[in-house]
Amino acid sequence: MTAETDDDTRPATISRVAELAGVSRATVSRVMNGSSTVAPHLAERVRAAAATLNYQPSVLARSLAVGRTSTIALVVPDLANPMFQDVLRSLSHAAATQGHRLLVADSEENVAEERLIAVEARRRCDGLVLCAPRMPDSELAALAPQLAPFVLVNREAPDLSVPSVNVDYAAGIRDLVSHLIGLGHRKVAYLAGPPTSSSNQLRLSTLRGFAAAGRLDLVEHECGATFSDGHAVAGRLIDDVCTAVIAYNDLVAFGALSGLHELGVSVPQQISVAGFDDIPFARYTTPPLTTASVPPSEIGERAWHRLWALLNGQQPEPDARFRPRLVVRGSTGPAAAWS
Amino acid sequence: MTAETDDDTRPATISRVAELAGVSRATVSRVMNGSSTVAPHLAERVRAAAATLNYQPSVLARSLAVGRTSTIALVVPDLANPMFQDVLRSLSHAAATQGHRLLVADSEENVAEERLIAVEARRRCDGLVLCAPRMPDSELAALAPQLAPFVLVNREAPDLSVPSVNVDYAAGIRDLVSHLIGLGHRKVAYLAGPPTSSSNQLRLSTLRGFAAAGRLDLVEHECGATFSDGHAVAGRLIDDVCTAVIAYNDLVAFGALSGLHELGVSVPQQISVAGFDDIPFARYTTPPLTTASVPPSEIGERAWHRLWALLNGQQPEPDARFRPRLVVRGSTGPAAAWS
DNA sequence: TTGTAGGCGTTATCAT
DNA sequence: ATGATAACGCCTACAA
Repeated sequence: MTAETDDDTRPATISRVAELAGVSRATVSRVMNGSSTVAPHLAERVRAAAATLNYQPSVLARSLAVGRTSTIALVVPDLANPMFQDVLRSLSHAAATQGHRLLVADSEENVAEERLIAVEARRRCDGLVLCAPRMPDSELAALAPQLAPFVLVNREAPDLSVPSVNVDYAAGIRDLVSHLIGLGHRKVAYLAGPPTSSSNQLRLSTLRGFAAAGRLDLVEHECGATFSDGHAVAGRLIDDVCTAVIAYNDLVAFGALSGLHELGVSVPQQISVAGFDDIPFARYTTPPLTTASVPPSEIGERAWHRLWALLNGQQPEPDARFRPRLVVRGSTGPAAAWS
Repeated sequence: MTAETDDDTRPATISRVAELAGVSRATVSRVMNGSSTVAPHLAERVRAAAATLNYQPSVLARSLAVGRTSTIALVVPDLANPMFQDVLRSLSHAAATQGHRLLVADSEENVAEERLIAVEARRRCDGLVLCAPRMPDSELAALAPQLAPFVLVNREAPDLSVPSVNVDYAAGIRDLVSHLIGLGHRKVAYLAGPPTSSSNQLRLSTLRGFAAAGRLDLVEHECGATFSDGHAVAGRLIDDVCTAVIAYNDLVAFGALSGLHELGVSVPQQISVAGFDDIPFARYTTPPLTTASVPPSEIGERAWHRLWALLNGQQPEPDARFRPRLVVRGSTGPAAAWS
């Protein structure tokens, strides 16, 4: 005696509630949304029916009807990177305060699929926050129409009028260099990040500017963006006669710190090490890491505000640019004669 | 002369493509889904029309029609915790290999809102991976019907038949204790995590078992789950006469390590420190941290497989239980006379 | 092989 | 204040 007509297993629909309450679907909808005025006794009947059927409106159907999902997407190149984890966290938090959820997509540094991932993620949501430091400008420009409304994090929007939230890497590097020069350092190594990373290029050109101005001797090492990269390059550091190292980011600096430690090189007595980002653990390395602090949680928050403005049809605000704050800790010290 | 009828700004619909191609919507649908056999010349016309209109099927409408979103939700209590970040990353990766996206919701340790967040997140998706270590069993049981299909991470499902992926904390603790006892330690401090955390309770009861058996003297310190918690408790550690410390997790162990360092206590000469989890940085602390390694990336992957099985109507597989692997590094050493 | 028509579960407009 | 009814955009029997 299986009842095919009243299937209790499938989620209740607005129609079943309406039927049980003896009203129209429209009335149920009004009650569920607390909208307009519904006669109290009817509203009560509806609520009772909804309760007994354990009715929950379908988010999907509602989204289709109203034309928005209350969801935004975040696309990052590497979820293992603390920077993006922080952006993720703060973005999720900020969006949640306005009742929005976050869909996360990790392109896993796969530049080829990145565009597909971004487009697909965007299409599930109302908007997008895009972290794509390696994507060529041309490709980004071509994609822009499909991604809108969206905001960029950590990269400039060349011509297109896309709001972006980014970090003044040049200023951060300048502060670090000034700090090191003040400590008497002249020969400085730079552990370069991914060559295609725009933020790496910014760091590098700033450093080269100092070198060109004769203010320091710059030694460049191809490195990467991870702990392992920094760790691996430590050996080459002792071949240099540099007294200080600036790493692409804190992770790389960590790796270098660890590698140098294993090689018996003392920091900062023999060599100073500086990072970039100020990720949470930066203050807890031994020695604690001198770095340029960029507040990733503010980045996520700001990105949300930008996107929220766009979603509401407001004009995109001017780009936000965070100036990193120099944080001097124990990993940098006075330059010493190397040998 | 604004044309209201053919609005180019709004995304193209299947109807407009059908119209332009001179076919029915059904045919367009078939072409877009690569399904069944459509006459080549018609298919070509459809593709051309879709291209000129820049048509992309609405994910939303499609989801409503087919009854699934190809999206799963992850609810975690704290996105700042490396453990959950790893689960997030691996889950995202695993789900992506099967064409599914991940919606992330951070309950931010807010137990009160956690149930609402979980239910709401679940309703946007096809399934849910729930990390809710503090949620009372009763509440979880009450919520289960609304959350299904879902899998639990890092907590048991008492009676309800919900697959769970968890860690054999007792075994991990046993390994750590055996290791310490082997080094001659007798008096051991435990830096307890959040009291309501079920995994903390497991750790604790295992430790108390050793104590009850007379195999070690146990000193319990209320602590927490973060670096700061561990850092703050370091001072109390030197008041004990313990020769070893087991921390609730690696973060706490880090904090303790850092605090002890500042207090001039040398590890492991004066006191041994062990963590739990083996988060990425554990191998890079000074000294590197001895810990019970639980592979968070495997957790996410396994959780996905469980959920995927559920989504396909398969019977839930038996619970997965990862036995942590003891990783001995530099932070533990032979017990020394304290004074 | 192609088209017609109904349904997915809401919301919103417009009568009443 | 309430109820038909038509979107929202797509899929899918079923029919032709």
